Amino acid sequence: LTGTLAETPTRDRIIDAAVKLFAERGYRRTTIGDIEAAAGLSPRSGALYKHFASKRDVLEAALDRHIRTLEAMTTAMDLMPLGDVRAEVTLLVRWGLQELRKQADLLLILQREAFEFPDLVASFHERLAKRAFRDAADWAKRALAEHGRPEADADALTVIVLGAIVHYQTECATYREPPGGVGEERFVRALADLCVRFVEGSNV
Amino acid sequence: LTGTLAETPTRDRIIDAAVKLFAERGYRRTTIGDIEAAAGLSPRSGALYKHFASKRDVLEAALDRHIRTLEAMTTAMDLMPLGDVRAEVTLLVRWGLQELRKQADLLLILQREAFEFPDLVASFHERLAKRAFRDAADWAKRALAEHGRPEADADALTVIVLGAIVHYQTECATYREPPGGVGEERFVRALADLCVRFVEGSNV
Amino acid sequence: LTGTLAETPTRDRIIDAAVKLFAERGYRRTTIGDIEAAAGLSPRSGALYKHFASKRDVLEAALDRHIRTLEAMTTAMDLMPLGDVRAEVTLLVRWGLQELRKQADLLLILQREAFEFPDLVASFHERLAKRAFRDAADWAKRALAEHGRPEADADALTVIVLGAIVHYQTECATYREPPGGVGEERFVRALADLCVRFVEGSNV
Amino acid sequence: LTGTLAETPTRDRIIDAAVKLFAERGYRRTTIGDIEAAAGLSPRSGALYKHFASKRDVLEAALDRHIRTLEAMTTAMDLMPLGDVRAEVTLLVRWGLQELRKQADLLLILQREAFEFPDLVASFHERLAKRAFRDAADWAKRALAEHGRPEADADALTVIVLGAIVHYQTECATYREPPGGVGEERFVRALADLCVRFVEGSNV
DNA sequence: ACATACGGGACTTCCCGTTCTT
DNA sequence: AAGAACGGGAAGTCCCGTATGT
Repeated sequence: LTGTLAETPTRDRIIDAAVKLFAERGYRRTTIGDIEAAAGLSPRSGALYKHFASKRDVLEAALDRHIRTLEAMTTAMDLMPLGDVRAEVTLLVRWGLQELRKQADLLLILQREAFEFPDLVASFHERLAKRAFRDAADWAKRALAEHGRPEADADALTVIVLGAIVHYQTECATYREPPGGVGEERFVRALADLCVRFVEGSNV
Repeated sequence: LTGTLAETPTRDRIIDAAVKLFAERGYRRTTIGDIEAAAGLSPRSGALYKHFASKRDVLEAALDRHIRTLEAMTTAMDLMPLGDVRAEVTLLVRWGLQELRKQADLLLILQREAFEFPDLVASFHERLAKRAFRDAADWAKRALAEHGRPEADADALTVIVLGAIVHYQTECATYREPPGGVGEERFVRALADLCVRFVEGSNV
Repeated sequence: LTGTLAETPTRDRIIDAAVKLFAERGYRRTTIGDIEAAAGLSPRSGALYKHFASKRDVLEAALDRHIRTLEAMTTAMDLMPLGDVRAEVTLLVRWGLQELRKQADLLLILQREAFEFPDLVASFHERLAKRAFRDAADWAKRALAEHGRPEADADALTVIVLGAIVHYQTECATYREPPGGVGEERFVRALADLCVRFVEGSNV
Repeated sequence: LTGTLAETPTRDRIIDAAVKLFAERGYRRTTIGDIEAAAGLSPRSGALYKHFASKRDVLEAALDRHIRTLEAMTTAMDLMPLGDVRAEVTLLVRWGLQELRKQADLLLILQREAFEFPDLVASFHERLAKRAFRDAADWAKRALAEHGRPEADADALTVIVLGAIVHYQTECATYREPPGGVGEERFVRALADLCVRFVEGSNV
């Protein structure tokens, strides 16, 4: 009686629902019943426990699935170099914003529950955030060297640029409007300008 | 028998305790009893309700007191201009990081509980964050104009710089280590470099 | 994993704990939390309310269970007659003291809370105390008639003898020592002497 | 403006009110406000604290005043001997019932709060109850010796008779009706009969 | 997979003892 | 002496995580 197209398995529907709700309301305020309802199960029936041992287990599974997906993913770095600083920075920023937007739910959860699940957060940070930073810093180092500015502090500059990107996206997600009324296009262009002028000097 | 130095009133002790605990554990995980105990009252006695109508009321009072304090404060802008872009940026960044550090507890709470108390967060954002952004953007506009770059997007640049600062501080607070191993000195210098090169061109 | 011997149901554990504590400290001084803790539940968790509607409800259930048990019980009267006044009085007194001792907790509670729960106490008195009095008075009437003393006030004598027994036990329970240093054996013998001499005259 | 007849001092009015209320409702259920109101003070004003340090202090003062009064009192023993056992027993029982009735409030309180104020109760018991027992037992010993029954257990008989008296009064006070429907006259006569027959044999 | 039962945590309310101010 | 303020204890309720029976 089930169609030929496999329906999403209950387990995955539960994870999807949980991530959405955790992001919306926080881990504590989301009840098992909420998750069950959102996953199409009968609320407060305990049906979730057929698939997960506990509430925490749902969160762990969500993170695990997410990390697995990300690790299998192509990053912007794989597309470099483009031979032009402005193009490369623009790509980097756009790709970064887009990634952050796609991962917004998980990132929000991790950020908020950092103190409740320090181990989960630390592991995530270790496996993904640091890798992203390394990739970006490597690219920066190369770009600066190519433009005769090897003495510049590539790591610090990466921290600045990535921080600006992450914060921009966070603000958009939190307040549902771009900070300072600066839309994404202006943000990307300004960031590119800043980087280009830094590596290339006044002769832009 | 009470000394000449007035003891901290219970109401304030409660607010202090609550802010500390909300920041540490989150709003939901902090119980009235925890707050009472930390404020020197008897836990689970309900004594807190002699001073506040509800748990939420405590948070509102904390924000209110905080905002009042901040509004009465001198900002870095009051010390401008210093006549030198590097000096000014350095002052701005240092002062910003310091302020963020002092307000870390409240900011952490606001960020985490943004969805539970949207009105509180919005009001805070309205009354403080936007003002800070305006001040910084005004300064940027003036600085860019003075250096013959009035066409630059001052607002967008401000968003970038402030975002980088806020994010840097957030990361330090969350993971208890500077992002990318970049200490504060390097961070400040790199940000100053970036700004100076942007406004002054390559002849630094 | 649960053994073959059924554990005492929570409801009964609560009643047992409550009776013990009510007797020890009184109804008011015993908190729901105390009862929960003594019944193996988590104190102040409210778990008791899964089994009883209120604190008073626990007391009522205890009385109810107790009365039910007592009503199903064989009394000393069922063993009469023994054909000898001394033997019968001795049996009666011994059995009475023993019963009172077994019911000490409930009786102490009833006595102390008489004014707070007049209806409970009255119902208990009606269903048990009066019945016991009637049984004893009937026996006395018969014994007196058999010994040619039908004119004696059997009811009044029963009030005296039962009163002495009840009070003796009460004192023992309250002060944890027999009144006047008179141990149980001496008490029983003296009471038997008194009764025997009364019904049989000086020719004892 | 105060009349020539000294009004009862507030302190005494408080004690009277407290004893009455403690007996009616028990110590815990009687609030300071209740006592103040009953003493003609404004309830919950704290005016009681002008006269007593605490609630417990009121009870102690009541006991103290009571004991002082009793110790100054003539007892039935001071009227002995009457030269006739029946007369003496009747006097003893009547006087005992009357005393118990006058002291009913205090005795009720002591009995109920025995476990909460063990020291107070013990001290009362020591100073009054034991003395009464000694007096009665001494009288019994003498009466038995005079009637040629020195071998009888005077202490045990005293425990029985006094116990019957105390219990009779307690029942009357608790249920507001004489136990077994036996009025005071019948009770006194039966107790006298019992005693007379015991000391004098069948030739009554 | 559902419905229900059980147990725990925590908020809030009520009430009361005590103190301070007037 | 009165009134208000403060602090503490505890009842009762709500909600939720989890186990169990069906």
